[in-house]
Amino acid sequence: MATPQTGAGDPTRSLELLWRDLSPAQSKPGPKPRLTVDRIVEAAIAVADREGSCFGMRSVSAELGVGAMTIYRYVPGKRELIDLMVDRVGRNDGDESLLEGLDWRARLELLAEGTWEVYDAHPWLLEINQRRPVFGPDSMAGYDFAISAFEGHDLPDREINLVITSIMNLVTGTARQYLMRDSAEEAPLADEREWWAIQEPYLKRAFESGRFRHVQRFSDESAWDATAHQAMRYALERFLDGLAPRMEAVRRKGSEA
Amino acid sequence: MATPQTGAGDPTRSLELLWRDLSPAQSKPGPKPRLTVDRIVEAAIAVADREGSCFGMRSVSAELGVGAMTIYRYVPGKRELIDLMVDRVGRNDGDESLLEGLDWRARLELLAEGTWEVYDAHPWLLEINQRRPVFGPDSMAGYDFAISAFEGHDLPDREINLVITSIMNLVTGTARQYLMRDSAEEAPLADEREWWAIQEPYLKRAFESGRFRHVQRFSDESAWDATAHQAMRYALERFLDGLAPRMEAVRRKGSEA
DNA sequence: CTGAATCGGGTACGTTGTACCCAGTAATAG
DNA sequence: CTATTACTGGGTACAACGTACCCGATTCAG
Repeated sequence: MATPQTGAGDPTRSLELLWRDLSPAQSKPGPKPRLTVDRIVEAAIAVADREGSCFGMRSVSAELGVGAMTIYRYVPGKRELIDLMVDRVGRNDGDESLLEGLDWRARLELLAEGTWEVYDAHPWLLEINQRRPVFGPDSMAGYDFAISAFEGHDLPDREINLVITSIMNLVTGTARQYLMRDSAEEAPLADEREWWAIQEPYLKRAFESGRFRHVQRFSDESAWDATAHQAMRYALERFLDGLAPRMEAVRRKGSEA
Repeated sequence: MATPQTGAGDPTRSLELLWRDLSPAQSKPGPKPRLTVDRIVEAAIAVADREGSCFGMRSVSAELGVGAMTIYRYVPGKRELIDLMVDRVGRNDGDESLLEGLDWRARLELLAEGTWEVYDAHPWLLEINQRRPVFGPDSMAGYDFAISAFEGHDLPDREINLVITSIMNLVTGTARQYLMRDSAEEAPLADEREWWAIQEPYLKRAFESGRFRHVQRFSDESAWDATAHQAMRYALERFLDGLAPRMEAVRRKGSEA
């Protein structure tokens, strides 16, 4: 397991756990379990928030105060645990009625901002390589919520999916570029300013070679001072500008939004 | 080193190697080096193309037919090697004159398609977590190329950067979702159809609960049959649609493109 | 030739995920 | 009650990883 991944383990095991029956278990022989899958997932999320995506299974065990191998009684392996974590952080207890008064554009902006906030709270999510989408209850609810933003418009289902995917990718892409944090195991990284100070002598020499005339023209420092969130908003706004005429064209008669 | 990263090692060492002086070395005591940094980087890329992003340093050594530790004479560590690989695969020997007859939109589409092709050829790139952008000669040339697409327009420098970043993130985001491949170390993954067949019973039961009414409405299979490339193109086209009025507004007088 | 610097290779260490074994516990059957 | 049985938590151990370190061989300057 070199790189943390979702959808890389045994999908059946992951799905079984994601959609597991939560009704109280009937009585069985043997000691009562000390842990639950939920507690493990939440502990793992807490550890990942602290240590980054390369959290270790031993850290999760330690967080729960149990032996290293104990959590394997509840979860088949790290990959499946990550599947559970990813679904869990996507949980949104927000009220769907929040969308009521909003038009499609405000709704999609809300969707993007919500996703952004999740990444901001759990930057390790950005380092996870999703092989195949594993749908659990929470991510399914998020997807359902996203589709509901298109109510009152007759955009074809296929295009609705394309729009949702586009927005997600746009948010994820921007977040990945800006939001990755130091993980505990690594030496702390230089901050933005320090980083450019390190590169500067090399870039300066490169510019002097004359090979990069267009970049060279960007002398003004303000060309680079966009924040992460501004970059995301810019991409989103242009995308929605481009979507607008199509949405207007399919607005259902009698719908004011 | 749990997850492969760029910009996580010692940046000075990476930069030193990226911008290293290629003039023939003066004579030194000791045996002639059997390898070069370039050969190592190319071997590492070949291995990663084959084995995925979780390639091992030992595989790179084996590819070159040398001992496991030998490459450490040339490269300080894996993280710095990845910095070199990332810069290298971005190399583009395409002629800048290709842009001559094209308008801004065609140029940006070309930029996106070019990036897409790189990901298609080297999917391990998508699994690399870039902490900070490490600029080398090749990525700098790509950036220079990107800026050149805005010639003939007076878009503010800051917005040019936002547009380039947006397009890159959009392409990367979509590619990440679709283009990740099986790596050698993992069991081969189910293909698309097989994957949904695995999830189907769980999703079916979920729909029966009535919690996901909007998703449920998407009964038609054609809602999901967009290919990876189509998804990228859709996001790109909407973004460019939204950018168009701004580009027209700043078109320089006397420029036909 | 001598001394010094550099090369390649082998050994070994710490960390990772996790397979496996064993002792202890609690519900059930008689 | 006791015996059986299923299940628990914990400890040990292994393979793979990146890489620190050492040593003998090699080739330069003087």
